[in-house]
Amino acid sequence: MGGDCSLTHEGRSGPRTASTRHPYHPPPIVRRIGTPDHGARDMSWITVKHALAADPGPSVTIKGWIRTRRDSKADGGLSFLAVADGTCHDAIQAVAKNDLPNYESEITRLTTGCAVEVDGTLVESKGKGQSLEIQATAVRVLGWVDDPDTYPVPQKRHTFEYLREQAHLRVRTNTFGAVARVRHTLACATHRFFDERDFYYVHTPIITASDCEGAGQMFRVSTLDMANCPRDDQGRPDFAEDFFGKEAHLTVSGQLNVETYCQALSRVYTFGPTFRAENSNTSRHLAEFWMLEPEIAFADLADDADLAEAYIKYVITDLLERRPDDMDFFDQRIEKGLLDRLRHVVDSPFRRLPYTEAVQILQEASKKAKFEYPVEWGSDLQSEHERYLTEKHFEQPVVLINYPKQIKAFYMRLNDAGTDNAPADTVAAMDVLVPGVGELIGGSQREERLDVLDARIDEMGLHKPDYWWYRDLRKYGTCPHAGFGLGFERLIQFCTGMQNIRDVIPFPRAPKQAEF
RNA sequence: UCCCCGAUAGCUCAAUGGUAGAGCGAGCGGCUGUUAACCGCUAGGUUGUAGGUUCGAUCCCUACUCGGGGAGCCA
Repeated sequence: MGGDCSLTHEGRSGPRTASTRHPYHPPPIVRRIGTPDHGARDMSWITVKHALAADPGPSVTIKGWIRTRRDSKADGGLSFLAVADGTCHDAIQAVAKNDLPNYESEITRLTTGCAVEVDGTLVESKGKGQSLEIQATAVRVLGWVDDPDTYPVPQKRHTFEYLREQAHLRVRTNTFGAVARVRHTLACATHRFFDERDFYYVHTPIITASDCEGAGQMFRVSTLDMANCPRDDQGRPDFAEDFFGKEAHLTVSGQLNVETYCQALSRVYTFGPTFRAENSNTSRHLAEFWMLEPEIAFADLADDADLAEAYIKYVITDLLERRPDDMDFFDQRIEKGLLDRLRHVVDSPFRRLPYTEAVQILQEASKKAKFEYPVEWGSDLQSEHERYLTEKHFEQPVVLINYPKQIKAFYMRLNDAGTDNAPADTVAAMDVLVPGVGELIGGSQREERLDVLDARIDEMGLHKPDYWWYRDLRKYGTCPHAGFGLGFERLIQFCTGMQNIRDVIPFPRAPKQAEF
């Protein structure tokens, strides 16, 4: 069982100290959701985020869900309602007095999870724990919780394992709300980073019929009637009868497609869902995950590593600036020291070293560290080896480059013989390893020489005609280029300290898991 | 897929080969400008499923299902 718990609804509410916690100031337009009409109907409605950042004085309406209700007999009776709308980490405290017409009938019956609208005045709080609160002039209940005794996410600590079974409600907890906001912020930062550097965002296909995307079990996409499937001469399913007239699958990578755009737009990236039908049961794998894949023309492996490092540092910096409330929460409740760790990542250069040197370091280390598996040049590094390098030996992100060609994909560029004094052929591949997560990025310089590419395709027993359009790129104005793939959920894990990848995606898909 | 561990109240766990307890949550009451509050009372469980051993199984055995940790695959 996981030891980490999530406190569903902490009673604490109120704004952080603005000077230290809110260096990022959101724009002041807050009332309208989409249309001017909406704003016209409800001009005083503001989000909790903006209410907490406002000065005392104005009359406002806030709408959200009750996190906690606390009652007091003071002043003849009053209730404290912590109301959250998810726009920021904290709830705002609404104070409802017994002179409200529905005080006895409704307000004192509110429970965690009820949806409410509160009209009132923003005032400085008389109590400790928050500087600002709403003195309510009206509380309207929009939605009750049918039976508080069976409400799945009441005000108490829950394990992440339990909340995974309540995925439709877990985002109401402070942990999963924070994850959702961080995920959004990282996604926005991703687009901003690339846009600022003249990259174009390419929507590569989700469905692919190429069957040449390389490693990984794929999910089949078919409209054939499985109970009454057309057969070919061999008695196998006849995909000529299928929707696409050939076997089709969900993509395992947008790389091959995005390379085509790279060879015209120079700097491109794809960012979208990716599917692997592997029977993987780990805290770092999903059957459906989001992958970021930039591709740069006129670039080599060093450029690729530069890009990866700049990207990671950019999005972390942006995250720390824009989401100090949630990041403080992760630092305090999920991983102690998270903020220091992330600042260290931003402030120090990633350690780059050739695979061949890494093997030497690991072989030396294996005299003391007790590895389960031996380290030898030519075989892929085990998780324990990667973890040792990034968590123990260097204690920072590590970029390993120039791997033996036999353990890497066909499209990776063959290095000159003798690179890094390696005992055999290497390719210009790179893995970015980070503490806690392991492999965050896998990338390479691509093989731009057709004859070398063809030799690799043959060598690996692949069917050359399947790659006709990919090979065309090498026939018509080929150029050096490189790119990488980054697991977006692993990035979120790295930035939040969340230990299980199933807790950083809204609705995780994994073997035997697709309930929601 | 492999190795290890687990499944008992809404949640987290405890327990004896003779049909089960606590904490939290929930409900009610008390106290309080409250804050993961405190005090009292109440409700709530065919002990994951299917078999087997036994006079008798929550406990012992087998299979299955699901969950967790690690490994492989990778991002």
